[in-house]
Amino acid sequence: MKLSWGDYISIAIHQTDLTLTSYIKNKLAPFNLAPEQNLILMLLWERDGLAQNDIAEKLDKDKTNIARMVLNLEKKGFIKRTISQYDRRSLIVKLTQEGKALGDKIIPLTEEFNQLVTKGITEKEIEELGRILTKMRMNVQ
Amino acid sequence: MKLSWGDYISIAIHQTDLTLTSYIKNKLAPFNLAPEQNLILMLLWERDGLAQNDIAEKLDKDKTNIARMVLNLEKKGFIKRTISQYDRRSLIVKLTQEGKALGDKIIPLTEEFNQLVTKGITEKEIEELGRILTKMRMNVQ
DNA sequence: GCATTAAAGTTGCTATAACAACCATTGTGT
DNA sequence: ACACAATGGTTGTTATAGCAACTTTAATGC
Repeated sequence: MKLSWGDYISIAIHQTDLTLTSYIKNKLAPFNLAPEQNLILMLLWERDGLAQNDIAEKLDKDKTNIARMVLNLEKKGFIKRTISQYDRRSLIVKLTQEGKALGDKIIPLTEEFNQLVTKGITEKEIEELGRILTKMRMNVQ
Repeated sequence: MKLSWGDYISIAIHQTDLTLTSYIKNKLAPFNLAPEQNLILMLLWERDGLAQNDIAEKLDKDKTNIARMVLNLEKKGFIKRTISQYDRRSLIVKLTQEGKALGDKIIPLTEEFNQLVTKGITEKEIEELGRILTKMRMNVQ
């Protein structure tokens, strides 16, 4: 059976991701923050002082991207990088005062976003969704 | 209640999309084809002779991206652009012989991919997933 | 302890993705 | 018919995303 364009679930996932990312991008723009930069800060707001490499692993991204995003965050004054005293290859990423303060504004905003996205969808459905998405990732790894 | 990093369903969707896209990217690489370029060709294999603008609407993407992707597809020899005889602003995108032939190789490959992604997931779950993803898109539009 | 590997970052490249500003062409209103 | 608005594409800019190749530093093997 030949599938037509709309039958691929991966395409639906892709399009949904684009729509959601585009929305949050606009919400974050006034704070001079891009979506992926925000993900990095979210990690740091939970636990400050991660190495670039830690961030790359947690976000499951190439280290080159992390390096460039962190560089941008440093240019914007939200974080500061210092060489680790335990391993001089490693760069430790720490929030500045400005970066810490930003969290108080951004975290409520992301929770509002989450509320909006999941409006009319039950807890159970969200859990189910998460379970299926995880299974799909496992399937291709 | 403060949400922690893993609690955002939008992040799970984003990461899943990245994983799936990365997988199919590698599968398509031997054919000199990038994932989004493939989406455009999939549209054309279903219905040849679309205008760039039609493609942008169907893929729900900015017209600038489509212009550049189509330009790349033309450089690769898979499509040819001609000015519409009905509207001289409009560019009609048509498959070349090479582009048509490519479909015979790529379509089975994408169906295999779809099989792999949905392995161990029921038809009903996929439908449910599609329904929820659509709802999420509606929620932010 | 010295050569070989491995690991952490950086630089360069290609491919999305979307916005702003722009050009050419077409449609509309009066 | 002519001014103005709308539409289809292009160019420029910023931000992901990942691969290859490279530098620096650390760990490992004998």
